[in-house]
Amino acid sequence: MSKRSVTIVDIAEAAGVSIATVSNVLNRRNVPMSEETIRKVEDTAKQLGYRRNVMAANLSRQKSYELGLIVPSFTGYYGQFAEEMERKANEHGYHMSVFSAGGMKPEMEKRHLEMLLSRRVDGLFCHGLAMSHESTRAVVSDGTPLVLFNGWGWPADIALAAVNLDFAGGSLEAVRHLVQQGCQSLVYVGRSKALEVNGQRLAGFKKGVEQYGGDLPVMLLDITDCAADRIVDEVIRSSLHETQPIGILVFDDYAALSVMSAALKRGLRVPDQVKISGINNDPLSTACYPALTTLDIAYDLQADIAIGKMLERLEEKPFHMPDASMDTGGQEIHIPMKLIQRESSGANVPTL
Amino acid sequence: MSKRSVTIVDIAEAAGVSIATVSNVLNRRNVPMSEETIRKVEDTAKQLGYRRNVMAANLSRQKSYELGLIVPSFTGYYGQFAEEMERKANEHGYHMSVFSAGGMKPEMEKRHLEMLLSRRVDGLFCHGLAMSHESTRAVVSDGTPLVLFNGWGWPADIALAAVNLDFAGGSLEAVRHLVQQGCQSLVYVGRSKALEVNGQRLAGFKKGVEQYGGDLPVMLLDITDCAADRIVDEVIRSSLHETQPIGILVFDDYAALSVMSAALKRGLRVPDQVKISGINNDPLSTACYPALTTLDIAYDLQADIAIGKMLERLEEKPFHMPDASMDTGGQEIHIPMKLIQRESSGANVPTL
DNA sequence: CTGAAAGCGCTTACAG
DNA sequence: CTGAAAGCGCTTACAG
Repeated sequence: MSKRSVTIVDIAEAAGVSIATVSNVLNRRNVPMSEETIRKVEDTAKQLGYRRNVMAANLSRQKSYELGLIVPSFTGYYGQFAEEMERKANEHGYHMSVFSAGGMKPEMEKRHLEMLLSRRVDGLFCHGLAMSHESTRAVVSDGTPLVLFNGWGWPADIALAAVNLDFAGGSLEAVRHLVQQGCQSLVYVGRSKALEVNGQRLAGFKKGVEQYGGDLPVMLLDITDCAADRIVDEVIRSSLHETQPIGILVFDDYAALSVMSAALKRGLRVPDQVKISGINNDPLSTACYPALTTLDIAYDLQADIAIGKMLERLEEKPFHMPDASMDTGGQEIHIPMKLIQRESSGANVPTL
Repeated sequence: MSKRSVTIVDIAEAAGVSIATVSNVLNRRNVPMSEETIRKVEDTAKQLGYRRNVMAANLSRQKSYELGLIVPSFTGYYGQFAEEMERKANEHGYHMSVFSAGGMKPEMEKRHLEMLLSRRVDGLFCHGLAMSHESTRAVVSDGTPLVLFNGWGWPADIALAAVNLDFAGGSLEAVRHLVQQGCQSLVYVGRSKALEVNGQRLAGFKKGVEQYGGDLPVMLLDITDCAADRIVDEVIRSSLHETQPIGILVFDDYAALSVMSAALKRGLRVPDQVKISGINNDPLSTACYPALTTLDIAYDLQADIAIGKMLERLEEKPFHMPDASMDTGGQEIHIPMKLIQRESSGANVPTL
């Protein structure tokens, strides 16, 4: 049933020309050709239902036109980013192979990397954090260009660039906002497992406290999956509870929703007594009630720059930053985050 | 900088054997070989840092070991499914190329399909709904095996199988549950743009009303992005408002959260006055307050069967259904959905 | 047990 | 403007 597919040999025979000519016509190079051959070849190609075999073409051209992207997972933040990256790569004639490392599992990451290198991808995009040193060495020694995203403090010679979300700047801004809204104490609820991505937020939070916090009481907490209830209990038991409203910056919108739910469950009024800010501007931040203040992430900007840096290397095209102010000259590029204020919705309190 | 990579020719020379032998050793076929050659080849391969060129191998074998998956989007439901599919394919030695059709855009779907067929993927997994007839014809006429997911009523000769979530059965169950919880009226909030996926839910809802609803008043509504507020307004204005609690089944958890939020905003108590059930068992259904009752989706079961059906065709391996009861004999396979009850959390009412 | 040779489907100088 | 030929890196009968 699976008939051998049509090749340029078939077309050449049917059209009475050489396979070189067929190839020339079908790829419209700068080679001059007669109108008639062009028409003849194109027609028979269409008639025979020809579809180019990309594997063969790539093998011959010594280029795969395939790019690899390894994200920690497909859910939430990274799913959106991956979708954006895929679209952008397509626009430039590349194929993007996306893999999830199953939540930063080094062995999965390694398997995918090996596979990608075996396929001779032209370039690789990796999460700067999840990358093990071993994996990195494999990539680098292979000579495959690498662009990191959300990777801080990597040696400059390893990657073409590190395109990072400015979690620190965003968190700073969030603290400023909470203080401005009258918060009398400040809490950061982080996720230590997220390592540097958490560290950046924390650094921004601390800087914010320093700059805007005066001598407001501060508390640092860590949320391990679903422990939002305990987080809130700790806040309630603490002295912070006496000086309301309490301002809480949470690792991401999902965790922020959990924290808010736990607060509501315990009878706290949001945002009267507790003001919460998430991070990511996930759709859920507006679907919940009250809606969450959050930090918006410019996925497409991040994707634009990551792809741009890669193509700059792969093709000749020099790449110019969409926003000149972002060009720090170094290899680490920071994507700004924007605060989305959503304090409007009324407060909320449980009934029984 | 990008040194030509090591090939089997290099290994052959260094080890003093033929490339055929190198290939034989590296692929451990049933060909008998001397221990010594094996060792020699393996050692030099390692030494030279050889990595097989999959493009070349595949071209030669006339097989790509690549599978294509086209989902409507990477977010929510389909992101999880894609991740599962990818993992499963890897387990069986295949590479899964996942593409998002940007929310069922036919032209994107077509572009991806063309690309996938050009790469000579061994098999294709497509959303049964988004597939245009034109695209389908291209796949079928190419002889590439196709497995549909969430596609109802397709002609049997087009795909190997259609692996569908049993939205109808799940919705039926949800209605039974709402009635059992004492609901005095029933509402279905659908998303008509989702076509058949919505239709299946609606059918299940109606059947549920028939079987368990007695003569309870019923209302059918449609949610266009973010119009949850208006949905709730309509319910409040209707006569349903007089006979509480109202039971609402919503298209998915995200929309269910929006509806719940809108209800809370208007002062309705959940779940006292309004009982809501979502679909998908998304993490957010437990992060919100009150937590949402929902229908769990067995992604990995769906992925198992989809991949199983494909491999049954691609390799010899006969595939046996994980659950014999699901084998309806036909090509349409239904993945059961399980109700997750979360009525426990206390009710909720806005303050001002 | 090992190797010479043909072949996978295309591209790309190069010669005409 | 067109085509013969070499080559991309591997696999696979087949002969020894």
